[in-house]
Amino acid sequence: MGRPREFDIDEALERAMQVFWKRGYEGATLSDLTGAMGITKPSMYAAFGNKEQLFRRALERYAEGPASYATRALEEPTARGVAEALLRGAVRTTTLSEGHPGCLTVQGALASSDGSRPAHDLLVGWRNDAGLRLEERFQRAVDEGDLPRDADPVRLARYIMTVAFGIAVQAAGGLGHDELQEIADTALRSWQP
Amino acid sequence: MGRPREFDIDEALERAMQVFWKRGYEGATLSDLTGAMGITKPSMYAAFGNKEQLFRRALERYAEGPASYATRALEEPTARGVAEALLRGAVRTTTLSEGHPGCLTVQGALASSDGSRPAHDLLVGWRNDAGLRLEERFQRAVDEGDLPRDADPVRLARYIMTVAFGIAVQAAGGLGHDELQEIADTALRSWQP
DNA sequence: CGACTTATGTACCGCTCGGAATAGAAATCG
DNA sequence: CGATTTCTATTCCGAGCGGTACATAAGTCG
Repeated sequence: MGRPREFDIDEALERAMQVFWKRGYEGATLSDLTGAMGITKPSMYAAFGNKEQLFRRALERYAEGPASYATRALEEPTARGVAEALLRGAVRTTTLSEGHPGCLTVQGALASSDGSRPAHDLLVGWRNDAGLRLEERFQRAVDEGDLPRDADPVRLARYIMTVAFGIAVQAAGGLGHDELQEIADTALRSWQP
Repeated sequence: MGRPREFDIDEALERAMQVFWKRGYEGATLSDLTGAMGITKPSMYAAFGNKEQLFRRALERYAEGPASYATRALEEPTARGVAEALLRGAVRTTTLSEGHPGCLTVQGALASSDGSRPAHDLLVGWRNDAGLRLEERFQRAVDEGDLPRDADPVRLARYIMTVAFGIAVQAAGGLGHDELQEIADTALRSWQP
């Protein structure tokens, strides 16, 4: 009971995610955020707690939305297919919008002041988790005989993640979809586990 | 003439560079900077103009110091050697200090507010220039017969730069020198222009 | 020496930051 | 209806931001 919320919390979170994506954690001010969300600061505060928690929620939404390709890629039947899907997804997502090229998990808080340390650590953890899931998937591929017995799943996973992160930086620098896809193809061309 | 400067301007710039390297442009406050430089704000202002110009100078110093490997790598006799030297340099420089892992040109201002747009654009330009120089070097390798006639210098250069940027992100995420070198080796193992 | 020039330290500027107190509005309860 | 609960809007907070005025100190000139 009580007065019903006048804004759509999902829609507001989507807008907040876009702002964090474009500006990074530190670069996104509460004014930027609430302005894009179409609500006032007290409404944001009541609904999400504070800026850090809002960022956490926005990252969750990012993971389930634009970055969901990372999870889906793991379901490809072969390790080669996983790598292809992952890089293809990175290329697509980092060039989804001209307003915020790049990847939220990379440019959200790569270097920052001590005050943004929680956000920084959150993203480091997210990227590491993604890398670990890929390592496990490649290990499974070795176990299944999909990858050669002497292949190193950790090394391969780190390499693919590195290319994906590099693609995010290149996207932030202005490279377009086709140019990035060419890079991904080049990285995969040399796929010889 | 006039009262002589009481601090070493080179030493102060070195310290400022370290702070920008660790915090990024937005994350580095004037207090952080002048504190590390061992001078007061008016002294900084008199010597460098403002924060943005200080950053510009710090970037120049970075290019001539920690990032000079990028220029030296171009002098390697073969394209393969250039790529190796570039990635090896990226690994070394991004793990030089535990205080500021990563690369200043990547994490200095990847995403930021409008106020940091100049710094952002400066870094985008720097990264693009580095990429262009590598493209030219690879083109020369094609002309010289070092690379096959049908090799694509632009594609190769973008790929190597992407791996280097990815290494910077991985370094910022905590990976150490040896792990990063393993990634670089994996990227080079697949060097088949 | 004194005039001049430049660097320094203190103290301060307007502004914006993330956040919160408070009062009123809109719903559900009895 | 009135009491209660929850959201909204206005207003404000202390702190820190990048940047600066000003007086003073430390040198080089004539």
